[in-house]
Amino acid sequence: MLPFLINLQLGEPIYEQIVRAVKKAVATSQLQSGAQMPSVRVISRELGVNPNTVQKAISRLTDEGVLASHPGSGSFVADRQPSLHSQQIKALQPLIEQLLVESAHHGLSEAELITLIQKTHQQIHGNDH
Amino acid sequence: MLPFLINLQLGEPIYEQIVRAVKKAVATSQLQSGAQMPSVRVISRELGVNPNTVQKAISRLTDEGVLASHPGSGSFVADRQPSLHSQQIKALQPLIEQLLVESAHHGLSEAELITLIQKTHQQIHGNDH
DNA sequence: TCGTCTGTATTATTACACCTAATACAGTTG
DNA sequence: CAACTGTATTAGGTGTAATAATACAGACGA
Repeated sequence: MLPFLINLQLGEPIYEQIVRAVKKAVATSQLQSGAQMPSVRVISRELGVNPNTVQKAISRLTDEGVLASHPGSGSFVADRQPSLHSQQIKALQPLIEQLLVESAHHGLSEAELITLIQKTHQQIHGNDH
Repeated sequence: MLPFLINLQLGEPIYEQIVRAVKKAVATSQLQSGAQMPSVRVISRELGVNPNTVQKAISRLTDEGVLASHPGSGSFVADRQPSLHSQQIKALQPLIEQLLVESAHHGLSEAELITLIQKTHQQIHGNDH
């Protein structure tokens, strides 16, 4: 049993789906700092996917600072590194803009969108917050 | 001069960048319902891009109901078709979830994220709202 | 009616990303 | 030492993105 939830689907690169699944698990504390990740080969076997594909995902996650890899011993969830405020904004801006455009295209008001975001936030983090 | 803003960049399919640029122009009323789009060949020439690439973007936009194409006369911005509420949610849910995960990864609180969204909303729509 | 515009379709070619496969190597651990 | 770990390399197969060169039918103004 993998320590993160994932349902592989067509239409999106597998390694990107793994990256998002791990990020989500970290964001929701299903994976906590210091926790050891299953090995590349184990994840590969569990998902029925080539080890190189998993390796690519792990590589991305270490590049982004989500994981820290130690050859010989394994990969671990890294401590959260608080980024500077300006960097936070730059990283999220394109995503926010896209969400606003799509939201407007579907006829949602800003208030409706925010309500939807708050509901989704609760769903993801569970009711224990 | 094209009726929508676009800065072609590497790393993302050109036709997807065109799709987003047109959607954004429609969302911000820079392109209004009934307005005629420049022809495929004109857009192609202005962007220095192959006509087939532009055609692919136009095709996506008509499929999504943003544009309505009339062979012989041109492509026009379609009337906004209010979708059902449940469909709105389904379409936006993955985007919202991704934004929340990325936001958490950068250490932003839910309140900070919503403030950032509101600021971005004002920037996009200008101060005349 | 004719020429020119419109969207659309087709075929071919090049380039690149994704994925799989099969190894290989060095470091860590029991 | 044996078995695990992350990592690197090479190869092949597949699909998409983008360009290029045409072609055709419908709309429209002169």
